[in-house]
Amino acid sequence: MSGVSRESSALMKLKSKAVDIIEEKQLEDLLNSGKKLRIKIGIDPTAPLVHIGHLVLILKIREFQELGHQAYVIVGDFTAKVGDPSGRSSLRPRLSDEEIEENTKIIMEKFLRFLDKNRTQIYFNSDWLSNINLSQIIDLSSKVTVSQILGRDDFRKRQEEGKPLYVHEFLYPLLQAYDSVVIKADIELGGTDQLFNLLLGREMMKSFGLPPQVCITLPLLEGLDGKLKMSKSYGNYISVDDKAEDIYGKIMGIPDELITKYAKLLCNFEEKEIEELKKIHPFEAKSEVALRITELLKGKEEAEKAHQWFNKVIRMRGTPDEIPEFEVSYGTILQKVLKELGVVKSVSEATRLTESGGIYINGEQVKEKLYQLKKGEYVVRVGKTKFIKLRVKEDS
RNA sequence: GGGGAGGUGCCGGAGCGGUCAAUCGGGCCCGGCUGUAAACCGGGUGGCCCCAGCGCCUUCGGGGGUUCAAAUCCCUCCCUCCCCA
Repeated sequence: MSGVSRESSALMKLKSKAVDIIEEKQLEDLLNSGKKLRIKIGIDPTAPLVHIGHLVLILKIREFQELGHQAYVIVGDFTAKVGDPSGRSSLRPRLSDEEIEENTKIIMEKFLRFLDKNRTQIYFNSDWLSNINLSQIIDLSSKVTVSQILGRDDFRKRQEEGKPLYVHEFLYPLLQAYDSVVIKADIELGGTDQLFNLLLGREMMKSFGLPPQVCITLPLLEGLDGKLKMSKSYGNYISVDDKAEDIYGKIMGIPDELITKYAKLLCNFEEKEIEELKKIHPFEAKSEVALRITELLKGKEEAEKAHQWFNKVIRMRGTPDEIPEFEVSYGTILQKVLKELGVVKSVSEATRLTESGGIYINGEQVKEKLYQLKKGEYVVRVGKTKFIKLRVKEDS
């Protein structure tokens, strides 16, 4: 295989999954230049969470790293400190330095599970943003119009919904753009919702006399509900730290239509494989994808276990192999025990569960609102997935 | 500066003196069914009580007040949105 064709297949791979590439020709030239490229990606340190929506980006960065390029992770600590009412919420968490540092540490640990440590550099944008002065800010602001910024989806939405929109928020995209100037990014990656911000970075670099960055956007992954983008605030995410069973199970719960998207974005399925996936039974297809993604996050062994667990417990309504065991005294009320063990939040909840038939002892539905435990050993099932084993002894 | 509309449970959004622990939708949970934790259908969704009662306690931005009784009326403070200047 010649050098040229290898190059182009690399380009093909990098281009795959991307929604926008601005400019494609420029990307090609950069890749052909033989230069070690600076790949920028921004992260938000407000919560120590990495979910599989992020993973789409992370995997793309890794592809660049595999070609020898360098990842520049920019931690948006400056905005986190000032408070950013982003998205739907108008709540502005102001994090302390310690919290940000802690969150960043946790986030990066998760990122580095998938990235090449030696080709990853971390920067905090407060390093340069906290010393910026007013004339620089005004200078930056003069590069964009209000309607450009209002064109951003989340801003416009809030405007339309009559939700507060603060002036300082208009600055954030500018600051993010300025980050690109500082680190002299060659390429910036982001979700499709970031396109505007990425392009602003491009413009900003030009006006600072730098070669503009290439902007690459990747699709946003829909969350478990199948509609909204995966995010913490919607609670529709799969964390990379979820238990293998939960990862597997959550994927089994996504709407069928989403299977191919997950397969493509997270398992790197090619067109051909996607077609195959469409042909087989949705349940089989989903199992396959669930297994792959669980494997990606937790390794083969864990994934295999999760697969078996799902079939046994969810599908067959069986009992899992490992159940936590507890010892209680004779005559205790089951519902109270469940509350004490933290299986349910309140006794009322346990009562409701009992009424709706969601509590079982050794496979028998519990009917009594206050069930007295007798001597012996019991497997208690609460709802679909919670199991505990109780050893009831004679009270002294 | 002027005028108007609002702040209700996880979210959206009713209620506007008792019948309100608060309609409804979403989410979530349980059950049924199944091909799955999909879809669909049914139920539930503040807490407490081994007297489960038409029981008790804590909720409708914060504080105070009127009343036998307030999410609902009054006062005050805080917050948001819209229009005009």
